[in-house]
Amino acid sequence: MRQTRFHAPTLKEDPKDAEVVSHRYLMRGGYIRKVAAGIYDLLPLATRVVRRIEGIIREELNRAGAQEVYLPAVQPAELWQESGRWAFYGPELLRFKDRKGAEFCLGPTHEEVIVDLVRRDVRSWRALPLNLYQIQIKFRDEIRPRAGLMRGREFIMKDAYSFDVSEAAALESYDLMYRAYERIFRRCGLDFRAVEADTGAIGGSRSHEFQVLATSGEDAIVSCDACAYAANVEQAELRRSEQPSEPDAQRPSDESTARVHTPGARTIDEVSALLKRPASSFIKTLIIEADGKLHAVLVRGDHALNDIKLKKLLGATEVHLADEARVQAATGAPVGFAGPVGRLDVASMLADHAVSGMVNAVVGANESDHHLVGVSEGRDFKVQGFHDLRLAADGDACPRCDGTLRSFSGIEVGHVFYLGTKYSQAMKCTFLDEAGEDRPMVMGCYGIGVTRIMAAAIEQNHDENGIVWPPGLAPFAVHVLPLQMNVPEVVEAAEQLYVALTEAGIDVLLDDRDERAGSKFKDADLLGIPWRIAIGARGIKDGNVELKPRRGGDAELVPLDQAVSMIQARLRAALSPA
RNA sequence: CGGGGUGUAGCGCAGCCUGGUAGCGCGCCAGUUUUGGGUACUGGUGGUCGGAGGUUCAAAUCCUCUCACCCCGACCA
Repeated sequence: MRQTRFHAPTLKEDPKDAEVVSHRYLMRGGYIRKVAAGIYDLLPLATRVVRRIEGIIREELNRAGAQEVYLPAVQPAELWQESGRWAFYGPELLRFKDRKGAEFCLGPTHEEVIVDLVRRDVRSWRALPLNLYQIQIKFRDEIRPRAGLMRGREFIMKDAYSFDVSEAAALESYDLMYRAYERIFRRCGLDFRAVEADTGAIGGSRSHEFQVLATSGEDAIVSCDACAYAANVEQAELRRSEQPSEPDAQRPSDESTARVHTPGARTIDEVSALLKRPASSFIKTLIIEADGKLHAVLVRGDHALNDIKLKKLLGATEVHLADEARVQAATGAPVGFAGPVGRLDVASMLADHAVSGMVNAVVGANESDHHLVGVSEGRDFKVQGFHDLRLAADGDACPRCDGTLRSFSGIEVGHVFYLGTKYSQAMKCTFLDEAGEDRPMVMGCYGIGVTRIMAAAIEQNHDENGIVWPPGLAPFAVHVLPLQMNVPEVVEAAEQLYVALTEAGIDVLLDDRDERAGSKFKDADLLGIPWRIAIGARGIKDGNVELKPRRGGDAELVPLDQAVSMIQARLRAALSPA
């Protein structure tokens, strides 16, 4: 491709609304342009990267026995009503009517459509297992799209669905996909971790997320430093500690309760500073509204509530902190002074394991500007039960071994779910088994965020000058820079090299623009093509060109006539399976 | 939805407080110059100042409403 003919409008300055690295470089490099919040054009460069990601996904999924299809973007409401998700899904499901007034939605995911497809024509156990996938634009009307391609409303996703005769067979399909995912992300050149995860709105009972490790990641994950355990913090189990917490071990456990004045101090940090007691000696009393009912939930002051665990425990569909008015009504005090001692107008009071046996703790007094000290669990208040309710944190004990959990932030680029019969039962997707009995198929579903991989790869592979593409994803393999367009020998050598590389089947971008060397170098760094061949007036006099990897490393002078074979060798080495 | 912020040329910004000719840098076009890390200079193109209403002799500037976008919290590939 000749750059004079190639639409890659680069920007010298950072666009103002781009904060994260991938967004900045994708905009500056002329890969993407914004159309609306969370909706982007993919220009030729980004399209090429997407094609490469898709290619890797196709190869690996086909190898694993999955078959590609295209499913509709616009889906009828009836299917969603049948699965029950028309009511369950929130406003991120974009709904609209056609001219006849029939209701539709833009597909945020395709379980309904695929189940409808499979139930129509698959009737026998002989046709199973079946695994169908598609790569398509999805739309989710996200509450807050952000960070460019990392969280758009419209995004390209690969979604696969497996259908099996039994749970055992379905778990085999699951493992097959899990292994395919490992191969896919490895070939994408990503540093990733598969972690145990919550199943969220899709539903199901077993699930792993594939997280790309990056400081800009939105997801918090923990991983054991001793064993293979890794999980999203939302999901991470916590080992119930053997001995009760000792918030203030120096003091006698029979300290009596006292009321202290804590004017204006609402947060644990504020009260902690005021009373000069560590956050771990506090019991945080959260007033939670779950499906309209209020509950008091106690966690230790230095811990955070895991609302997903709470949601599961309560069997609630919607859980959030109660608003100011309801807190006032339930505790008789403004937000920030709730406590477990005395009258609390709530349906139940639950606590995290770590609260069990706490002595001499600090709690809210259910009275404006006051807290209680010297409060002991069991003596001064009782809860309905202790449960695993808090978020895992760095330094917690691993639930599987004696190791310690370490926290990382990650970007979720893939997710595999074991679904069971949730959808097949609701939508009557059944088959006749060998005994002639009608049974629901056992399903799994498997997503990969294609455009998100592009962003995540940049988050993980860049420097201060631009993108450094992993070789598997690069839009071109080689960038040829003739440095002086007015020196015929230079132009001639570049053209010759361009033709030779192209004929060798290598994707090459030739910077034939009439620009100064400096501009070409800057743009080349920004675009991030793995190999750069600079052709200058000095070197070409001796028949040499300069070969340089974008990812660090020194430039080397190589004879023009050997450049193609050297590049071929380098590319082979870079793309061969590690 | 709650909190914070921004809309002025393709991009990045100043001007607004204190109303009176719409500016700067980059890019783009023409030319001279330069030629291995965004060369220097000359000339030029380009703007209903997000939109609507109002106040005023006069509005980018003051007032009201509205839309869009960004950032921080509750959702997800």
